[in-house]
Amino acid sequence: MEEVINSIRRASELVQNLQQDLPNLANQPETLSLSIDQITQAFTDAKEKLLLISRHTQTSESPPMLLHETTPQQPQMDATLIQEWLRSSHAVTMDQMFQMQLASMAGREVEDSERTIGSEGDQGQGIHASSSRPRRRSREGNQEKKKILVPAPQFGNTEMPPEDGFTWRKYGQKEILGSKYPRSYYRCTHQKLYECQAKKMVQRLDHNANIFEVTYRGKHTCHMSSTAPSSVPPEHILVDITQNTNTISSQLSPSVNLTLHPATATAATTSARGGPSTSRYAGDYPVLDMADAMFNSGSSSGNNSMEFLFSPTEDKSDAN
DNA sequence: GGTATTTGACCTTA
DNA sequence: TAAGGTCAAATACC
Repeated sequence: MEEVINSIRRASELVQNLQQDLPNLANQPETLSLSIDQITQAFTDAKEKLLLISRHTQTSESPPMLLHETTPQQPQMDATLIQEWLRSSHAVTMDQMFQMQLASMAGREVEDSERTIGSEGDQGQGIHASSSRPRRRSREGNQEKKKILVPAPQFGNTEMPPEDGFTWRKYGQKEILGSKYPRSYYRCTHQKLYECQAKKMVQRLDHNANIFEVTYRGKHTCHMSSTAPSSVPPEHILVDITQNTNTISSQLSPSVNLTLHPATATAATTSARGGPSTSRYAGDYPVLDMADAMFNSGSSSGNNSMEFLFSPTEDKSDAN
């Protein structure tokens, strides 16, 4: 466990260094990028060590470990210590670490998901609504599907999964047999404008209401800028549906109770009512904001991530 | 008035 | 035929 703490400590030092050097690095995106890579690597190292510890402590009959859940086998004490330590001595909180870890995981795991879940090239062609209702719904296997688990916010609107960088319009909700919670159906807000066929279904897990299962289908064709989200949504936690839940949970968080900042938990659908969500963290964590902006390169605000990076910090507070 | 959400009905598929 | 997925009218919000 000491190694884990050392890794986190090292990562946090890198964050602090970066934060201090930020004014000097503002015009050096490559150097910035390198620094962020180092930070994410450091956190990833810590996470992997935590995973190892977690697996050692888990017994075969222990239930699937999910976010916000702790089992008697888990080193809860260590997790608490880490959190306390981070709170007391560093500006990086666990939820922010979580964001960064997820961000660093996303790049790798998107590819895995493409291999394991994605089917073939028929992306989003299965559904074409028309006035004459020739509804051609492609069921399982006919369309690329990505299933991920997203931790529910603990504050604010806990009914919605955290924003994923796209704007969605809800078009249906359905009670699902055998499930405690209804499933919500969303499609891309720009479906008509750009004929974007991306859709997603959101449902709480039966055994853990703190986790949303989000299934993405189809691909976004509504990109409007180079900084717009890629065709693959930012994967918070990817789930290979062929794997068991232990794998899923270990990707979520090995042994630490993590909390999401309410600002990250904006409604899944950013509509004209609330306007696009731009705020992410209410606190003063420019580096984390920056990392978030870079890794979750898909804010519905449409802001260019580099603009976000290099805009004056006082402006950023206005955005909050 | 425009846009998003809700919700019952309808359609498709296994 | 049941269940899941979608439509579209009604409603709400800005």
